[in-house]
This record gives sequence, C-alpha cells and structure tokens, in this order.
Amino acid sequence: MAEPPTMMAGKETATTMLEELCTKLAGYGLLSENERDMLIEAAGVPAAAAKGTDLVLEGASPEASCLLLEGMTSRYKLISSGDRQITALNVPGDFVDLHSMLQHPMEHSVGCLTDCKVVFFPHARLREFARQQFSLTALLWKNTLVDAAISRQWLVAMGLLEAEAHTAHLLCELYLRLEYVGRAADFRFELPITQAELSDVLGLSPVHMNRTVQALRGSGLVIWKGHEVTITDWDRMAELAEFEPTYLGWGPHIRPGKLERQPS
Amino acid sequence: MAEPPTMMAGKETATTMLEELCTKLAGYGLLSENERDMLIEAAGVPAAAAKGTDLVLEGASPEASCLLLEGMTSRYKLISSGDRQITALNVPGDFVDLHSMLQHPMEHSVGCLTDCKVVFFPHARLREFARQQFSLTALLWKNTLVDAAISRQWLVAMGLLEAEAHTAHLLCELYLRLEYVGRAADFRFELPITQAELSDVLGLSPVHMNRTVQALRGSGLVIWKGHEVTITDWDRMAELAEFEPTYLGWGPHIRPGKLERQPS
DNA sequence: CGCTTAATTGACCATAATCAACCAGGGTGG
DNA sequence: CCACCCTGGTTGATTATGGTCAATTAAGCG
Repeated sequence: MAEPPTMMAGKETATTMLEELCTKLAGYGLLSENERDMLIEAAGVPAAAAKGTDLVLEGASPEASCLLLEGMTSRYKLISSGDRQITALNVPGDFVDLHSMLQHPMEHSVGCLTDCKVVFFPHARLREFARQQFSLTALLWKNTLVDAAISRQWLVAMGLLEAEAHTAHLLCELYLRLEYVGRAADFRFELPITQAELSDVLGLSPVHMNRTVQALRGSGLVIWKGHEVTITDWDRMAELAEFEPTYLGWGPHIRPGKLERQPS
Repeated sequence: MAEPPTMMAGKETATTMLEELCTKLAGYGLLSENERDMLIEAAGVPAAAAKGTDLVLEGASPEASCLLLEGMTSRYKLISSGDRQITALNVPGDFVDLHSMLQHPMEHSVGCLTDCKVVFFPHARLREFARQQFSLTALLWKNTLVDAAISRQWLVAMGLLEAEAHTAHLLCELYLRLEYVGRAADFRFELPITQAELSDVLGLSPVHMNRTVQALRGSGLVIWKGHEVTITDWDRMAELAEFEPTYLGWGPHIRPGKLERQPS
C-alpha cells in the first residue's frame, strides 16, 4: 500500500503553492516576512503522491514533516478487526505530521484520499530554524495546537451528537477550512471522498452514513451531489451541529465568508 | 461554579511536588538539570482548588498555565442541551492548559473532579525561558503533543470500540499514566470519579455506564469497588481494549510496571 | 458494452438511550 | 441515636439509533 511519493517537475510550483500556507499562517497573526522566507527556505523537494498511497505509516519515525499543497489526506488507525478510524482530515495548507518532529514513532498512518501534492520539510532544518527564531517555533507549535483542538472538537461531536448533527458539524468545519485556503466559496465545496470513507471519520457504518446523507438532503440544509456539497442554510446547519468555529484558531469571531461577508 | 483557587500554605510543598513532574519529563529524555531548574524557577504560586470548581473557563484567555500537582481534573465542553463531553482527564504532573499559552480563547473548560493542588506558570515567564532554551520549548511542545495523541486515541476508541472495550481502554490508559507518576502500582489505582462523570468521558448514558462497569466486573478482568480499581488480568484487558500504549509518548516499549517488571 | 466501484434500499438485529423506580451509604438535624 | 435526605449506584421495561446482511441500482471507465 505504501509507496514513495514521486518527484514533481520543478520546485517553482511548490514554492508558489507555499504562498498559500503563508497566507493561512499570516491569518494567525504570527507570520512576518522574515519567517515566511525561512519557511520557504526550509522546504524540501516537492512531490506528488497518488490516491490510495500512504504518506506516513504507523510505527515509522520520519526524518521530515509533510505539508499538503493539494488534495486531501486522512490520518487513520486500523484495529485488529480491520476497522479503520480516521482521526483527522487534511486540506491544502495543513501540516500532515508536524508532530513527528518531536513525537515518534507515529501512532497513526496518513493516507492520500485523492491524488496529492506535498512538500517535505526535513526535521533537521526545521529544528535549526526554530532554534534561531522563537516566533517560527510558535508558528509550528500553534499549528499542532490547532490540530489538537480539532481532535478535541471531534471528540465532543462524536460523543454528544447523533449521526445527522455530527455529519453537519464535519461539513461546517470542512467548509470553513477549505474556504480559508481558497478552496471553497459561496458555501460550496468539493468533498472528494466516498461515503464509506466518511463513515470511517464519523464512526458510523457505511449504510447508516448513506441514510444520514439522505436525511441531510431531505432536511433542505444541503445540496449534495456526487462530490460537490453546497450548504444551503448555514445558520440552521450550524445550529443543528452546535458548530462554534472558535476552535479553528483564527480568532474569536469567524464566520463563513472570512468576515468580508456581512452577518445576515 | 468557578471560584478562584485559594493560596496554599508554603511554596516548598509545591516545589517538592514539582519534582514529580520533572521525573515524568525526564522520562521523555528531554529534561536536563538545567531545564529542570528553569521549570522550577518559572513556577508561580501554588494553590488549592476544591472539587467542583473550575480552573479555567471556556472563553477565557488565561495569563498562566496550570500544572496539576494532586487530584484529578477534566477538560470538558457543554452543549446547549446541557450534556457534557469530557475530552481529557488530567493526573498529577499534567499541564492542564498549556496550550492556552499560544491558543486563546479556551474552547473548553477545566474543572476539578476532586480537591486539587496546582501551580500556575505565568505565560510571560514560560515564554521568556522558552525563547532562551529551545530544549525547554521542545519539552513543553512535546507535552502538548502527547495530549493531542491521547485525544486522537480517544477518538479511535470512541469510534471503533463498544462500551465495554472502550471502558477497558480508559482503565488501561489511566493505570499507566498514574503509575508513571507514582500514583498507582500493582495494577491497582484510585479512580476518584463517579460513574456519571465516567459516562461523560465515554459518551454513554449513566445507566449504560453502570451496566458496562458490571459487565467488566463479571468478566473477571477487573475488581472495581467504590473508587478503587484493580486490573486483575492486564493482558486480556489490553487485548479487549486493543490497547497499545505507544501513544503515551514514553518510548516504544512501555508495559505496566515501567519496564522494571518482566514481561510475562 | 461489460466490469468495477459507489450509492442505495429493505429486512432484521443489537447496542445503547430513556424512563422510572428502588436501594445503599453517608451526613445531618432533631 | 435515629429518622431523614441526598447522592450515587443499581435494576427493569421499553424505545431508538445505528449495525449487519444481503441484494439492487447507479455511475464511471476501459
């Protein structure tokens, strides 16, 4: 299953895409010109990884951390029964396994849900820069903290919400995260994964996942055709899902539309 | 509900207790004499907090992070229905809200499940030391990474395990964490919380929590009287729970007994 | 156009939630 | 000292959400 990602054409592609990450991080109010340059400087060779392959395997102790530039990946764990739990979904701009810099071996694997483009950041180089600039450390650290906050929120959703609300919560979160990096707009986004994969995220059976999707469609909150999802009533959706985006770490008052769109 | 923790007698008590944290952190292989001293130096005023009070409230942006010296606390979130999900349990030696140093406002509250003793570390001081010594930063960062790994593991357990196995998983984890800081031995430990509180951790109803506890008792894996729990068959318990302690971040081959006890 | 994967449906089952009592123990006021 | 009361634990009966099994349809794709 695990295959080494193949080299990509040139480095300039990845460098362009890195700008996106910078945009995202700048939103945290933590990224100066200087750090931006360090980050780009620290980037290794860009690579492409095919859908279905793994970027990192459980038990491994990678020498580099992987930044997702394009596509979607999942952090997952298998148990003896063969069942899989997906504990995180990554969108472009996410560090997929930044924590492997300090934490090894990996307790989970990371696999590509679609064809992906990535850049690896050698740990040695990251450490070197981080040692020099505390602000860069803070940047990376905070990145892992947001991941952790998302995990905790997923725990809340999984523990307290029933299937429909839980699904709604995931949709709200994914929409905002994708919009934030320019991969979604107007409450519409691509969700390039199957219902079976979704069911591994939400801890449901594939059959019930399907019924839940249909229930959401029936409720008029969402149009969901193939892999295109449109949230037709954000407010009711957020209410159903008890969705409060604070945990995404972008400051206290985030709404869909990145604050440019007016509250209704 | 939230009351300010009261001052404790002297600072020497807390300083003694801090040694425990150091022991724990030294286990990560990251703590030198120098850092140990810095940490103790950075510690603020020790305090006591009564059972039922909150150390941090959702929405707050604390100026200091809280290290738990004695007792048990929970990180939790309430939703509109009044239901509560506990997303973390803290044992002595845990930083309860270290992430609040970089991430605010808090998206969860932290409450005392028992009477507690704590020390607050002013963020300003932590930041100052962290800036000087990258190794101290790494120490603190890693601490938050272990928290995150535990959250993810809880997600796996909640998504894939049924009630009995899920409960078993929690017991295994708590035993190891408590043993690690000298609060448990011989597969026996104090679990000073009610079944209702447990049910908020595991996402079960209190009634089903009770039935699950009884099922575990009946299976002969555990003796559970009042608040004292004894795991009578670690191996079968770990198998039932699919428990793999790697995620606790203590290195690759942890077993109960801290490696001193021989594998069977 | 056949083949493979994903989505969908129906029938039935199981785990866990809900509702409603009841019991046990510890603390308190009379 | 004992009745009372409150909390936490326990039980039974019933319901419900979601799981399992099996089969069918739809959608891509070479």
